[in-house]
Amino acid sequence: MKKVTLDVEKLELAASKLRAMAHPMRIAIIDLLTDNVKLTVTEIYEHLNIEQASASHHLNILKNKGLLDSKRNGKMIYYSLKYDHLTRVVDCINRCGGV
Amino acid sequence: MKKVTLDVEKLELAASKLRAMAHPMRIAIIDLLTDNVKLTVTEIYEHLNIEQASASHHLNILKNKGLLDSKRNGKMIYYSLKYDHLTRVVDCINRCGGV
DNA sequence: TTTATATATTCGTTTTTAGAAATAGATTTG
DNA sequence: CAAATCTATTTCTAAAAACGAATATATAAA
Repeated sequence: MKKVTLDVEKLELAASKLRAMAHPMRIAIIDLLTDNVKLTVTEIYEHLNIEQASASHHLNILKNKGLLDSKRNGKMIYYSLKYDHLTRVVDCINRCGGV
Repeated sequence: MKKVTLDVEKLELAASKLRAMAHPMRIAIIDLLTDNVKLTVTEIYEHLNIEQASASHHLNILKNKGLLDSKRNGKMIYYSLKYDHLTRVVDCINRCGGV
């Protein structure tokens, strides 16, 4: 087996996205946005029963890694999944039985 | 939109698996095990050019979360992916463009 | 039983990340 | 412009994860 030169940048990028997703509440947000094309911050935090600041924080993390899109409409901001793949990532992970 | 009761345990479980994967070297390990059904620790750390202890550490994290299988054969231990899904998780993440 | 090889674990240090609380900014309406 | 609403940011503390170095365990062979 040959010693491959790792594409460190690509690995780091993938890792940073997984890290962004690797949080219960952020997975819940992705699930929510899988079922609802776009939602406002208020809809999200009310639905998940968390603080507004907390929702905003998690949404920001996901958006910074390029996993979510956001679009302002008046005083509201709509968030949505940037890639449908995300739904599949969560599905695949959920299919990997218990610990 | 109704206020759903979150399945916290399920979310935590998924998050912990994603967290286990959310590291460049561990993604590299998964990639490696995608291309080679099973490999020993030595093969892995030589291939990835990292310390033995480091490889062992990362392998342990992945195994603890139930993502890898291991099987001793003499003084060697073979590691392998427990689920093919993992390959797809990495693929999906890689398809989510740059940052 | 000693030695060599393969793998795992522990320890101390440094970075990251989470979480809560408070506050700030932006937009619409009166 | 002032008030109300919606969203973002800052700050602080605590917890978690990464990393390197050293060491320990297990199996096989001499």
